Order: sequence, then C-alpha cells, then structure tokens
Amino acid sequence: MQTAIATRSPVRAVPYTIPMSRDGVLARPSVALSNPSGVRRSFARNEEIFAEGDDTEYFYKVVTGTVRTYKLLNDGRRQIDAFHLPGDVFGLEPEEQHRNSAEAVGEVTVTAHKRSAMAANDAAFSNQLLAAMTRRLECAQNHMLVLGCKNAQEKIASFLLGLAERLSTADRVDLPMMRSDIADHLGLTIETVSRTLAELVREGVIGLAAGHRAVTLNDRAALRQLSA
Amino acid sequence: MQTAIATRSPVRAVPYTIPMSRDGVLARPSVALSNPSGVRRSFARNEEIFAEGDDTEYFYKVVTGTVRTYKLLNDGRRQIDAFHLPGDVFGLEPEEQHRNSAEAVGEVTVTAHKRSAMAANDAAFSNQLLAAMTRRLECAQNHMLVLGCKNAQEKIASFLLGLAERLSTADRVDLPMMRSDIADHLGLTIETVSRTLAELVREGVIGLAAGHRAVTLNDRAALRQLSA
DNA sequence: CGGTTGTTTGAACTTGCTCAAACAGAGTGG
DNA sequence: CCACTCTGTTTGAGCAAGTTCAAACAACCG
Repeated sequence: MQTAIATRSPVRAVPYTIPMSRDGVLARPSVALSNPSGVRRSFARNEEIFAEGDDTEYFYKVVTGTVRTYKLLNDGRRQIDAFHLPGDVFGLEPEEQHRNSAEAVGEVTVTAHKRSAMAANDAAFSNQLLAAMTRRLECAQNHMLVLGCKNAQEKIASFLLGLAERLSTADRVDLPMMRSDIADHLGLTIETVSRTLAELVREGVIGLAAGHRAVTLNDRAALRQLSA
Repeated sequence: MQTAIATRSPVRAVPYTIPMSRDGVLARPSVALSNPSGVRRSFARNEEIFAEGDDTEYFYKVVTGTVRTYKLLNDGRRQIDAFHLPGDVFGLEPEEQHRNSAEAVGEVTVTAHKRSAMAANDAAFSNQLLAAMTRRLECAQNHMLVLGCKNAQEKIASFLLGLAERLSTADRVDLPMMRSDIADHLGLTIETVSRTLAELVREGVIGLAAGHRAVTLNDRAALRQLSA
C-alpha cells in the first residue's frame, strides 16, 4: 500500500508518567520556549534525530530545514504524521519515551532543550507542554479527516495549501521533501502523488519548477475548491 | 468515498487560550477526575452532546454507553476520530471551542463537569487536561497509522482487537456502533466493513451473532497477525 | 402485518496501486 | 569535458482493492 523504507522496532505500549505542575508562574503566550536558546544541533539529510522508544530527554525546535516525524508498521510501511518547519516544536511529550521517530528531511538545524532542565520552573514548562500537545492534537485530528475522507486530489490540494500557509511565501512553495515523503504523509504512492501534481499542472491550478521541487500556486481559490 | 450524514458548519481556526497552572497540589494518577461526581446527564441514541464550535464549558466522562466524536467535511463526509467507552473522558480541551462534535452512539449516560469550576484548584486540573490530551494524541497518532497505511482487513482486525482490549470482555465484543460508524472511523464504506467481517467469519477468525452486533474473537492470534 | 432501519450480497465500475521503463539532474571519476 | 552512476521523478499499461449502485434480507416496532 505504501513505500517500504526500512523495517524497525515494533510499537510498544508506553506507560503514562506525567510531569506535574508546581508553581504559579505564568508562561508566555504559547509557542515561545522558556529557554529560548537551547543547544544548537545540526543534522544531515535523512539523519535520525530520535527514534520511537528513545527517552524523551530532549525536545527540539526547528531553526532551519524540515523534520518529519513518523511511525512504522512491522513490514516497513510508514506514516509521516507531520512535517515540522522552522519555528515548530517537536518531540515534546509527557511520557518517558518518544512515540514517533524523527528525521531530518534535508539539512536541518534545531535547538535541543533538555526536558529535565525544565522541571524546575514547572508551570511555565507544563504550559508549553500543553500548548505543544494541543497543537499536535489539532494537526492530528485535521489529518485524520484528510486520510480517512479525502481522495488523492483533495489530499494533494490540502497538503499544498497547508504548506503554503505555514511557509507564507507568497504563491510559491518550495517543497522540502521528496515525493515518497508526501506519499507516506497522505496515504498515497509516489506515482499517485506525481500523477496528481501533473494533473493539477494540466488544469493550470499549479505550476512545477526547479527540478519539480517548487510549486507555484496559480489559483489558490481553485485549489481550495479542490481540497474540499 | 464515505457516508454523507449531514452537512454542518465548516471548520474555523481556533485561537489558543490555555488555562494556567497555579498550585502545587499533585493530581491523582491520570484518568481520575478531580471532581469525580459531576452532573449526571443522559442522551438518547444519536443525540448531540456538543457540536464543533460549541464552547468548551463542559467536558464529560462516559458512565454507560458509547460516544463518538467526529469532524465533517462540507459535503457531509465524516471522520469519526474516536469512540469513547465507559470511563473515558472526552471534550476536555484547552481551547474555548470544541474542535469535534460528539454524539451518543446508543443510550448514553455521562457525568458533565464544568470546566470553569476546575480553574480554582488548577494544578490538578491542568494535569488532568494534559493527561486527556496525551491520551487523545496517542490514539490519534495510532489511528493515522491505521488510516494511512492499512488495508480493509487490517483496519477491521485492528479495530476489533482495540475494542476487545478496551472492553476486556473475554473473547466476545458487543459492538455498540453500527456499520456506518465503523466505516466512518476506518475510512471505508459500510459495504466493505460488512464484506470484510464476513470474510473474517469465513476464515473462522471471528464469529458474528446477536443481529450481527456481537463479535466473538475465535482466534486472537490470527487476528493480530491480520492486523499487521 | 407493513414500514422502517440496518445489514448483507452481487455486479459493474473507478480509483489508486503495482510493475516496468524511461527520463532528468547531480555527482563522480576517468 | 564526457561517460557513467545514482537518485528522484514521471509516465504508461494492467490490475486489484474498494466503491457505487441496486436489490434482497433480517430484525424490530408500531
């Protein structure tokens, strides 16, 4: 049904352990990190940042590049649950182990933040945690709607619109990921992704350029129509 | 692609508003409610408990029956993101408005808990909130894997196993929901659900009884195998 | 008993998948 | 600089899984 990339460890049940709030200090709005600096780290294209089951000792904020988080089935089928763009926080979970794996899509730099270092000024942290969880859950719920209800064209259209919105780069989207990433995110095959993009080009709704890694949104209204 | 049930309000962007932790009181383990009683309410089959966009004034805990939470596309296609069984908390979100709708699958009784009443003893509440979010996110991530990667048989097999595990009723599962609910949960049609169940019966892995609303798991190992 | 609702079953069809091959760009080494 | 390889993308043809449409069936209920 999907690209088999690699066979990895099976999914385990993860016990709950939730860090408790202790103090009354209010956190800043939502996405800002309480320690905004963190340790800067770089990852090469396709390099693993963490794997499912790894300790949640660190969480990360994307500085440049794109990160994919995903789960695997035993036979290697992969579901990419999200792409994380600059500014996005990922890997911040209340449990002791990561439930996803994370990899650099291209060259990536992130800031790594030690979770235990946060345990002190706790209320601020637990609010960050809650904000991160909320954001992830919102994405997940929207994406279930895409995966469960939409056809190939609708999936691609929503994907492009979503990406364009997050990158907010006028009407040109430089896709940081390859076709197989898009396919594994949308529950399609690379061929269908390719064909559907070609179809949208034929209809004049989008254009492809730069070795097919850049999309121009010629007609957002039409795309929004198609994304329904 | 899926059963069109009704056309409802489109999805809005929801601003963040996150209740803050204030106190150092530790909450009980995870799922227990700080106010365990709440107000008991009953809902008739298919009755709406809350709709997408409603204020998150109340959240709920299932006492008896089953609740479905779902999102709709403009044309009525529906994605049921979860079924909530006795003991499960649903509708507990940090935002001001619900992002899902909730309906009673059959006769349902719940306890309703006013969110604002919780704001006082806050740390306990925010931990509950976090636990609820964590639980929901875990489900959502697992379900994305199902929706994005698995075929009909694998979907049905995982669904039955998951339900059996949560109900922990020996090897018999009484399905509280109808085929169209299962279909809209798994991204299939009612016909495919029906055919796939029939196929599993033919293979001897499960049995159907009680007007096709009860499933006996004759061979869990085989089912687990098929759930890939 | 007849009507309604939910489920099953069949047959035809369609979407997206599989398999295969061609193509294009980026490196690499002679 | 060209030939060669490697990786990623496109394209085509055939196929299969799942959908659609339609009809029959079963249980329930007034």
